[in-house]
Amino acid sequence: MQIYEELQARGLIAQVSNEEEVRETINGGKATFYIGYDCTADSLTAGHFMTLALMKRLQMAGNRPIALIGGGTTLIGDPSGRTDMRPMLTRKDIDHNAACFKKQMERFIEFGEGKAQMLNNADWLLELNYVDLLREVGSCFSVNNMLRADCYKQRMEKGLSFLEFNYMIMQSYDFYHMFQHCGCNMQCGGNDQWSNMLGGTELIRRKLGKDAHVLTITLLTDSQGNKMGKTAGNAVWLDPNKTSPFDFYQYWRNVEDADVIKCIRMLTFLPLEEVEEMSHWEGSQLNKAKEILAYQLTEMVHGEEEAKKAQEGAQALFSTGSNTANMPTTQLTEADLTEGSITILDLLVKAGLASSKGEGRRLVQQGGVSVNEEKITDIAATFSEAQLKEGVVIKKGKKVFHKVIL
RNA sequence: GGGGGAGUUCCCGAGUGGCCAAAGGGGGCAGACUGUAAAUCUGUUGUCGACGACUUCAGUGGUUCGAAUCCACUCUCCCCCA
Repeated sequence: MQIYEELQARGLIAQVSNEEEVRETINGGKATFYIGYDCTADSLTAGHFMTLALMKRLQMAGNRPIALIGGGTTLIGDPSGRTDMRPMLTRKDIDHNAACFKKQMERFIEFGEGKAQMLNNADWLLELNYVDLLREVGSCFSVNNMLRADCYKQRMEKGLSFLEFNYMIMQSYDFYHMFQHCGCNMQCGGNDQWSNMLGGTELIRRKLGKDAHVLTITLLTDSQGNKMGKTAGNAVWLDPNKTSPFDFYQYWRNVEDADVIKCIRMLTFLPLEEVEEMSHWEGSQLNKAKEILAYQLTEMVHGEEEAKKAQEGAQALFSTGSNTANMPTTQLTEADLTEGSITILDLLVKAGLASSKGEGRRLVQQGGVSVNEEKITDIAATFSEAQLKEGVVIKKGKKVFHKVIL
């Protein structure tokens, strides 16, 4: 099975600009493709992971990836999929974020001579002159068409600033630029980028009379239609300091039954035959599939060692009780104690398990907190210095474990 | 530039002088049931020294015994006309 067919079989391909040509190009390893990443935060997310995996798959099939850091486009802000305006980021923030992205990407993709390359569109976008740009590419865009694009339609009600409206033009310019200077003949990305990406092919066609290609991948959504890779509106980060490997593992370990196989198929590199087999699993057997999913992804993102730790930690906790080895831990200091002890409420807040004492109080009152396997029922419970020196394991709800040590 | 409308707690959205820490829904969290799943049911969801106190309804300043609610100015957004 060739790469195009594999991507298809995995359910990854959402849309392509020209199926025949795209298939031939990537199957033949003739694509130099780019995927753009706007650096709106200081870490990549589980959502980005999918496109990184795509990059890897295409690279393994002999194609040349370009990871494009959006140092320039982030200054504009992509309105796609947003109902409100993005907060404006400063140059400094963006540079910082770009540096973080670079580090994370290097874990997945090999960069270097003849391998993948990394570019930053700040390098060419920031030099542009307004009037020159308008004359050069502005004439190639039809406002009428742009307004028809999905990504803007959503914003017609809530308002769309001229700044954001130009995002598509910047992105198109990237493609145009790299087509000319880097031999880039294809752009990949999430399906929400479809209209932005087509802008680029359109520009290339008009300016150069040549064809470039676009391939988008299906956005990973759960059975309810929500984007995956988020918990309570917060992204699942690839940075271990923002989302610990344990939490990352747990996120995937806890996906719904209905979504496991889809996730394995789309996100992991397991052979399709194996996935096919798993798709027959039912009921609680799916728990095994969830473990596989969680392990595979954690391994790719955080490495084998961390993945094992996360898995063992989780198994130990959920089956036999407390194996505290790889648990998220909070280190207290003497200053956190009052008269040699600390109350349960303070402890919960310090450990980040409750955002306020009020919340902690509720948790305890509703029977959601255990310490060292013992349910806490008294909101006035305290823990002594000696206990803390031993280390205590707090369990919040059924799945959240946290160790606190002095 | 002219006219009209809106800004409420995580989100949507009620509330138009005291009965408002603010209806309802969503989401979150917890409990029951389970398979670390889903669905369902229940509780909970501003902060704290907690049957009380304190801080919130875009911002600032007023009126009032008392303001999310009234007045003035400011900021932001939307709609219509140009």
